[in-house]
Amino acid sequence: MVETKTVRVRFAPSPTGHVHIGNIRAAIFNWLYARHTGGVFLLRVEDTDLERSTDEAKATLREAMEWLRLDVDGEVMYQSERRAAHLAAAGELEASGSAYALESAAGRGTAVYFRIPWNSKAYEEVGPARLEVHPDVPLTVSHAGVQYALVSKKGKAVEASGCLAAFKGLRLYDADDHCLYELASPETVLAGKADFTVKNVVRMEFQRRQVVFDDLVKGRMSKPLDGIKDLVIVRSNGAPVFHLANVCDDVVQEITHIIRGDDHVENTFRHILLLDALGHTPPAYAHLPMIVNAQGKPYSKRDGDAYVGDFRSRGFDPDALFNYLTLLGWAPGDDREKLSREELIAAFTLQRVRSAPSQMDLKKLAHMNSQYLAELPLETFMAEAREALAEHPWGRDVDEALFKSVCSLFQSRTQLYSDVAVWVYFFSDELEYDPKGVRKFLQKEGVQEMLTTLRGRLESTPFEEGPIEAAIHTVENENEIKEGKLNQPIRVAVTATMVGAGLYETMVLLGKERSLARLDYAIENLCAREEAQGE
RNA sequence: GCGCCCAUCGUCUAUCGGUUAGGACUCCAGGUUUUCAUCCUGGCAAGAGGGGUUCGACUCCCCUUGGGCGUGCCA
Repeated sequence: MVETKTVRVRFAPSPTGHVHIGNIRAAIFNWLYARHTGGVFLLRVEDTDLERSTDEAKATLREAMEWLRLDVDGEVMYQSERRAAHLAAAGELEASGSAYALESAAGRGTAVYFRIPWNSKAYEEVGPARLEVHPDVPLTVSHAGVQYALVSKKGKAVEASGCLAAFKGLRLYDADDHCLYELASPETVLAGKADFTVKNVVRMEFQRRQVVFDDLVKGRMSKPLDGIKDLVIVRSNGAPVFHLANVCDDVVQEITHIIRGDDHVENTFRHILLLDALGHTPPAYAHLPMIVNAQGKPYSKRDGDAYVGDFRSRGFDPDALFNYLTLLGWAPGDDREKLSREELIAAFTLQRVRSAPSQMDLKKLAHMNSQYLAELPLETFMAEAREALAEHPWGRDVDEALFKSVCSLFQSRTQLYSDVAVWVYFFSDELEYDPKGVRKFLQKEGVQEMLTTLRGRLESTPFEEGPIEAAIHTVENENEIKEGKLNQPIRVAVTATMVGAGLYETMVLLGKERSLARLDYAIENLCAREEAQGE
């Protein structure tokens, strides 16, 4: 019987005042994984010395999570409060020789660097490697790494550098194939007792090694060590750097699975080494594909829909957005798309996450949104619609009974909450008539007369659907036109638009007084055919 | 430049060597409807290119092309 550790995952955003859509997707996947495995979903606010990490920014973060119903387990960790622990870890590394202080060439002071370890369980031998080096640039070997210049296609020198550990068995050759330097054992160099600057090097040879890890979504990942440099873990101003803080906090929170965006892949190679040097076993990693915009580019503020708040204010339902976001880079494997929270939790696995970036399709999101809105309890729909309505001056102080009736009439035909803008004709008399509708339906031969007749009849008609319909049909029959033909002209007259719910119901809701007043207005001011200009 | 990764309809995706390559959104046509929406029916639409491996490749390998990410004393 294998005992499996409880899954512990975390969402570790830095609060900036906005919650990026790619970020919240990472939160969602972490949450789903925790709920699927019966694990723990933690929140760690990475608010280290950023002017942007204001209380307001933190509140925005929590609101976004609450809105999407991403409930957090346990205490929230604030990274800014962990500074002492981070610095202690740096001290520990320095004491064990895994880190060193280095003066900045730019005069910024002394920073602490993590030294990519000479040996690690995460290393894998690749084999002998050789690099062409530009002879005009002196090559230096020191405990802080190797600095050299490669030769570009055009023969120019291209500055490069790597950690010392990358160059196991390093040998430097000149143009005459003489070996100018050999790094037999690294001890003296590592101790900082021997630095070398070698001139006229044309070729370097060494045993290439690489860092490897198995990503739960991307599979086996590897990166040559010569592409990795020692990294700053404590700035010259004394502030711990992201890499250190992030790694230390993951250890303290006992994170078992790190599920984050693809943009962190390169960091992972280094974090694994940091963890190793700190004496900890790295957790499992899963890197999620990036979400890109309609142009296939990464989302930025300029795209408009980059933040969770944008979707909320544009009238999307949180469950619809949640559902849609799960489908970006993941699919249950069958043809289901609209899935409840429970279904998502049951179906979610990291194995089914894809690793290619995916584009947002706002139309598909909107379609899904309309499905969610249609299924909402009327009370819920009303509450959200009321907020959206309040965005408009005419929507702030509406008649309750009328509002409820309009909601039940329109819920099934609302795609976004912001669509409530079209309800204006129920709540205001300041209407903008659709010019096309006026031209097409009101300014037609005989319409003015028929509407006048109808208006007279309606005066004495009980204002209910049946009688209204009957009255309209009577006028249509008297004028020998098809039943229903008069509906659109009436609709334009009383609602100023060409589309909407059923006309009779609409008129009932508007009431007799209002309906008749609008018919009067239309008959007097809109039906007159305007003289054709030009043509 | 170098390194890491990715590649199925316009978009999101299914397929884990043998399928008429399926579904969804969009779009188009038709039906239902007093208009619109919903709903129903049907349609358009895909394995980037080139080499291998194999009896057989969208699926495995290599190259090319394209794209993303990284290459900070940002996170």
